[in-house]
Amino acid sequence: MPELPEVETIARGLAPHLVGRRVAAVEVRERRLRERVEAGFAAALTGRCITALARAGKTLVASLDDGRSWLVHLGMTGRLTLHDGPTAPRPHDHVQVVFDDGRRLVYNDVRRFGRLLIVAPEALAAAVGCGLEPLGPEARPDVLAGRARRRRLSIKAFLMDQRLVLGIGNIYASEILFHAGVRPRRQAGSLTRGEWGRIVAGIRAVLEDAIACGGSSISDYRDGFERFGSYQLRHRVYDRAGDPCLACGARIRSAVIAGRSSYYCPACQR
DNA sequence: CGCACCCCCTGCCGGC
DNA sequence: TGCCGGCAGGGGGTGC
Repeated sequence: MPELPEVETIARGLAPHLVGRRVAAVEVRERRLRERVEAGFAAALTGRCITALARAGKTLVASLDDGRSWLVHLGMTGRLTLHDGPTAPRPHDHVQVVFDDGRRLVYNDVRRFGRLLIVAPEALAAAVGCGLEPLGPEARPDVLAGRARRRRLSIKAFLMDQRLVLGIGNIYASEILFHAGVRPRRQAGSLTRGEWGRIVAGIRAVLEDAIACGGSSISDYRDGFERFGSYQLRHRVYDRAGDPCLACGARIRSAVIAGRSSYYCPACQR
């Protein structure tokens, strides 16, 4: 579910409410997430003050006043919701963090593919991943082309590989490649300078537009206050197989690439 | 090296 | 109406 725009939306929305708050209590109702929530998780978080809340790739990073970080990866169906006061537990509410102002942050995850962990400063980079931030200053055509040199993997798999680029998942990879006019199956190492320029422009345009829309709410995604995003209304190709291309009218095609459903316009993308 | 295929887990949707 | 297979935004492992 949540790719960079969704996680960014959650971080921006929750930060003003959580930064400066101290954790009064932590309740773990279900430890069996993608990895087991560690026995020391609640103790490590309890009593800590949150000094910053940001996004790194698809991971939410809450900085703590002891120098460590609380990481939340939402997997496919994870949700973080801030409630003003006590609430009756809902199905799949796995962890609840109570703050000193009485508000509660609830982690809900139907499929339990998410992760919650506390990491020391030296372990933060490895936990988040070594790909480059697609909206950061290092996301330039020459840098991406360098990482793709002599690589034969598809450009779509390249964009989605978190060791290469952070934050881009299955929805935005298709949308970015449509914006760039590049077919998803093209080998990453074969792209021209001009194509890399269009891909970098597509990354910025699509991700920034999606952030401005509060992300894409396909089925599960909501922000930290259970609000819907609206970028799903602006998808040009994702989940539109058989529908007319909004630019040229050709029928959008779907194909499985590196195991994931992919969507593209056979006329606009080459 | 790249990818097909398996797993993790639950829910929903379409076809029969 | 009900059951069943397929598929879903994530990632990780194996083996060809």
